[in-house]
Amino acid sequence: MTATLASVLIPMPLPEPFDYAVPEGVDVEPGDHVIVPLGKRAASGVVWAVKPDDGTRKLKSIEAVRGGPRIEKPVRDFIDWTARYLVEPPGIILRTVLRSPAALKPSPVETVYSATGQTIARMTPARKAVLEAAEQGPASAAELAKRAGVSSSVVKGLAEAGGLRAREIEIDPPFEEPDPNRPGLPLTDLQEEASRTLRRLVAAGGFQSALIDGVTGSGKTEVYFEAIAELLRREPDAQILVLLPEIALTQSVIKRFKDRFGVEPARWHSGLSDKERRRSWREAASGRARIVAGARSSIFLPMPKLRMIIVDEEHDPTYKQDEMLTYNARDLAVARSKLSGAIAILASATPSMESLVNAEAGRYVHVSLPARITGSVLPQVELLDLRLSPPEKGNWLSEPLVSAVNETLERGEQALLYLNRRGFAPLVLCKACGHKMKSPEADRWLVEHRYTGRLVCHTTGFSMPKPKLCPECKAEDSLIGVGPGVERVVEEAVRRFPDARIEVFSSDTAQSGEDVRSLVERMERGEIDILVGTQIAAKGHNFPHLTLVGVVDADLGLAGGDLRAGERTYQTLVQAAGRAGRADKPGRALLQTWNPDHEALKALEAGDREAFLGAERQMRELLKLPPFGRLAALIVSAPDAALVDDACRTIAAAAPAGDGIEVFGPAEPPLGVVRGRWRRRFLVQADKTVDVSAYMRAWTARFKAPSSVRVTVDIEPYSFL
DNA sequence: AGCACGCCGACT
DNA sequence: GTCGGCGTGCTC
Repeated sequence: MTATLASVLIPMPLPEPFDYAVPEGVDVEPGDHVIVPLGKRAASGVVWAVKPDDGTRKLKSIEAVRGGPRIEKPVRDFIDWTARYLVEPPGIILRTVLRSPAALKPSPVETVYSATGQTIARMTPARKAVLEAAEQGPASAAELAKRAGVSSSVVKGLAEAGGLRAREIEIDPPFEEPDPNRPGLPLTDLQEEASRTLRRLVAAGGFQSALIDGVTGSGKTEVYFEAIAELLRREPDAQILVLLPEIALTQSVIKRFKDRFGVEPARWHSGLSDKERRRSWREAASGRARIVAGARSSIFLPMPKLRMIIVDEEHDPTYKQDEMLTYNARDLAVARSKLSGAIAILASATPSMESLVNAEAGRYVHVSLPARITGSVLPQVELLDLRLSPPEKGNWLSEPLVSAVNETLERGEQALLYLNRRGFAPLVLCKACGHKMKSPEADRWLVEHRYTGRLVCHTTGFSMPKPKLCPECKAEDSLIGVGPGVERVVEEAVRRFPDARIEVFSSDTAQSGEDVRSLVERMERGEIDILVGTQIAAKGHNFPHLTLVGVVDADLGLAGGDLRAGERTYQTLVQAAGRAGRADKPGRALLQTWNPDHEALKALEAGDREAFLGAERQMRELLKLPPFGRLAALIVSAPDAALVDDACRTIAAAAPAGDGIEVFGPAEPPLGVVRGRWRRRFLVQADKTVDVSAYMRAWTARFKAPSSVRVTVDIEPYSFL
C-alpha cells in the first residue's frame, strides 16, 4: 500500500499549495474540497495535486473531504496562470474564485406540500379548503394556509392524517435550459455573413479568438447570439459566459436573451442579493447554468464546461479592476478561453488598439459589421465651434445646441447632454483675491457640489462645507465656482427647458448598480426627456427615442498627460454619438469645442476612424506603448510620506537589470494620497517579447518591505503617468 | 488571512 | 510588578 499526499491550495495569501498526508481509506482527486489543519486551526482548501508520499517529511493529514462542485482542471490551470500573470499568490486567486457566501454548503431546502388524493377520515371545512388550495400547486405550509385562509396547523394536521404529502425541494432551483432553436430576429446580409464566420469557428472547435468590430447599432448582439445558439446545438451541455460592463447589465439586455433563447441567463454582478449570488455561483460551478451574463468578476466563476466567453464592449475601461485585485477581465477572458479550449469573442464599436492589432496580426479572427441594422444610419456628427457661437456668460450650452434640444423635444424625442465631470464646478476661487480652493493633502482643486453644499476633493475624498469667508483674504461670500460640472448643466437645462422632464446621472446621484439600472430603464421607457449625465452616455444602451446627443465639452480629456486619453476620448465620443438615433429615427450628435481642428474631433466629424487610429497607432509604436511594448507598475503605499520614500529607495535598488526593460520612478501617481496612505509608483516599460510578470516576480522577491508598507503590482496599467 | 510570540508603555 | 499595544513571522 503506497501512501499518497495531496497538495492543497488554501484560499489565503500563502506562497504555494501545502502538502498533506491522505489518510488511508480516503480517496481524493485534484479539484476536491477538503478541510486541512493549518497551524492551530482548520482551513478549507482545494486539492491541487495527488502524488505518492515518500515519507521523508512528516505531514499533517487531511481532516475531511467536503462537498461542493469540484474545481476542474481548466479552472485550476486558470487560477495558476492568473496568479503568475498578476504576480499574486495562487491562494488569492482561489479566494476570488470561491467567493460566494455559503458557496460550498449544501443548498437550503424548503418543505412543500401537495395533495395525495387519499380520503381523510375526519374531513372538516378547514381541511377541505386546504386541499382545494393545494390543487393550485405544491406550496409551503404557510403559503397553503394563507391560500385557504386557515392556520398552518391545519396543514400540518392534514399532512399527518395522510391527506397531504410533504416533499423537500431545493430553494435554489436550476436555471431553465435555453433553447437555441427559437427563431431570432431576422439577420441582415452582413449579420448573416458575420454569424457564419463565428459558426465556422464553433464547428472547428477548440480555442480561437474573434473580434466583432461593428459600429453602434450594427447588431453585434444578434451575431454573437447566433454563435451561442450554434454552440448549444452542437454541445447541449456547454457553458457560455457573457461579460458585460456592470452598467449594461440591465433588464433590457436580459430581455434580449430571453427573446432569443426563451429563458433569462444566470446573472452575476455586484448588485445580487446573497441568495441570488449563491444560486448563480452554484449553478455556474456545477455546470448546470448554460449561459451566464455577468460583470467583470464573473471571469472568475469556476464554470467546468466553459466553451465560449463573449466580452461585449471589450474596450470598456470598467473591465479593468483596480481595487483588491488588479486585473483586466478582457485579457483574462482570452487567457481563460485558451486554457478551457473555448472560443473568445470580443465585441465593440470602438475596439481597443490592443484588439485591433491582434486582429490585424491574425491572432484574432476579424469580423467587421459596418452597417447599422433597421435602416437607421449613424448619427450625423457636427462640431459646434464655440469661438463662433460662444454660450452667454454663465451658460454652457450654446445657442445652436439649445435650439437642437428644443426641436428634439417638440418631436417628442429624447436628448442627452453629456459632460464627464461630476459636481457643480471643478474649481472654486475667490473673486476678491483670486485664491483657489485646494485639497489639503493633494495638489488638486476642490470641486463644488451644490446638492450637498460641500467642496470635495475627487482624489482623496476630502470634503468640507463651502466656507462663507475666503480662507486667504477673509472676504465674505466671495468664493465662486468656475467651469461646468453636470450639476451646473442640469441647472441651466432646467432654466432653458422648463417643461422638460430632466434627470441627472453621475456617480453622486446613482450610487448603486441598482440605481443605475433603474435610471436606464426609465430612460428606455421614455419617462425622461433630457438626461444630463457622465458615464452612462458612453455605454451600450439602446434608447430608441434618443435622437440628440449634445457633448457639452468635447475638449475634456484631449489635453492632459494620459497617453490613452486620445483613444478614450474618441471611444467615448463615438459611443455617446452612437446613442443617438437607433430604431427608425435618425440621430444627431453635436460636439461643443474650442478646438475644432483637433485630430480626434476632425476624425469624428468626418466619420474617419482610420485617420484617427493611424495617428494613434503611430504614437504608440514610437513610444513602445501597448500593444507594441509591455507595461507594468509597482505601487508602493504607506501611512506616511517618509515611510514610502524610505521603502522606495530599497525597492529601487532591488530592481533587477534586464534586456529590453526600463524602470522609471518612483513618481507620485495622480492619486498621490488615497485614504490616508501615501503612494508612489514605479513604471516598467519593456519590449513586447519580455515576460513582464516574470520580471515583476523577480523584482518583488528581491526586497522585503516592512509590514506597514504595501506593495502591489499592476500588469498593463491603464493610467500610468 | 489568522494566530502566536515578543518586546515596550500605563495600570488594577 | 502585570495587562496589552501591534510589529514580525509562520502555517505543509
